[in-house]
Amino acid sequence: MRRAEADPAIESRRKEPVPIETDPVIEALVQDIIGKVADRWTMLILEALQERGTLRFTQLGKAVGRISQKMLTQTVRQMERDGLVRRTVHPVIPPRVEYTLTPLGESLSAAFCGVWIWAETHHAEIQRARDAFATVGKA
Amino acid sequence: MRRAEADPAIESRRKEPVPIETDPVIEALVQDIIGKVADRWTMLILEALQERGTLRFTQLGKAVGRISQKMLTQTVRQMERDGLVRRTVHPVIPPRVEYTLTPLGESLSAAFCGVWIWAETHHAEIQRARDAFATVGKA
DNA sequence: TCCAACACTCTCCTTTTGGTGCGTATAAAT
DNA sequence: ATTTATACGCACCAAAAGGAGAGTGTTGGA
Repeated sequence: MRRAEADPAIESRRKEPVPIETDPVIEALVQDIIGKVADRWTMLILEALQERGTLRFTQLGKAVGRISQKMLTQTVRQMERDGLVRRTVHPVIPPRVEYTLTPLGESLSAAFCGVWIWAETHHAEIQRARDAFATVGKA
Repeated sequence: MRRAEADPAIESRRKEPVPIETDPVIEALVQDIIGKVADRWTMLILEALQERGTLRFTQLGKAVGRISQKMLTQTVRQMERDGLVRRTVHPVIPPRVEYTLTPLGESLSAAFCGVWIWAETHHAEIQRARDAFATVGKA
């Protein structure tokens, strides 16, 4: 994926002491967000839009890969609700709908970028761990 | 969660040009990893173990929150397979099993830390987006 | 003698996720 | 007159995720 530098706002907060932050309401909301956002399709769509800017429905589907129309609409709508993407409908025929990341979406994408890079960096290590586990299991 | 500074290895790779990296095998593996790792329970367990170091089965369950035994064992086993946690069985009665992050697990946790902070930082913004969406929807 | 403790496993059940295929609107192109 | 293109919504179905609760093995304590 296209690289995004670590968000300075996030980097500075990494260094701060952990806030008390045990407000259960906030905690629940954060967990809810993580639950929605740490979703396969969300991550893939995020990546596709960050890489290629603005995309129409069908293009987005192709960019993501193996995704059904249903999942695409569903996920993209949820992302719109959460303010991650902007959906622009051009009232023409045939319909033309364009999707772009909002600044909020871009910032999330930057935050996830670290995870993608982690996966790219460590996939061999994981493969080795799996092989080792399988070997021990059989032995 | 406890803060981890951005992994320098990841930060340096952010600045590199995007590798060609269209090897479909690697791509598939990376996507598989993302699929497994970007899972609600995995993230929560990762967080719990990073925060509190070593935990026994039941303690880990409590630290995570609302998780069934089934999901806990299942997820933790997958994480062991992937080399993210080390599982130490003490052959005593009653049984005593301890879970700790491996260095690989720690590095993933650091990568995810950015996403947690993102969620903590932007949850209000998301809430606003949701409210706005709901209002427009009704209008 | 019997229960408690721990870390599970197993079975059964419900919920969620995701796929497939069909329908729709309508202007332009054939 | 018919087809094509686009971005869906909807109904139906299969598969996977996940929860609840019971069972297990062993030993030390009441």
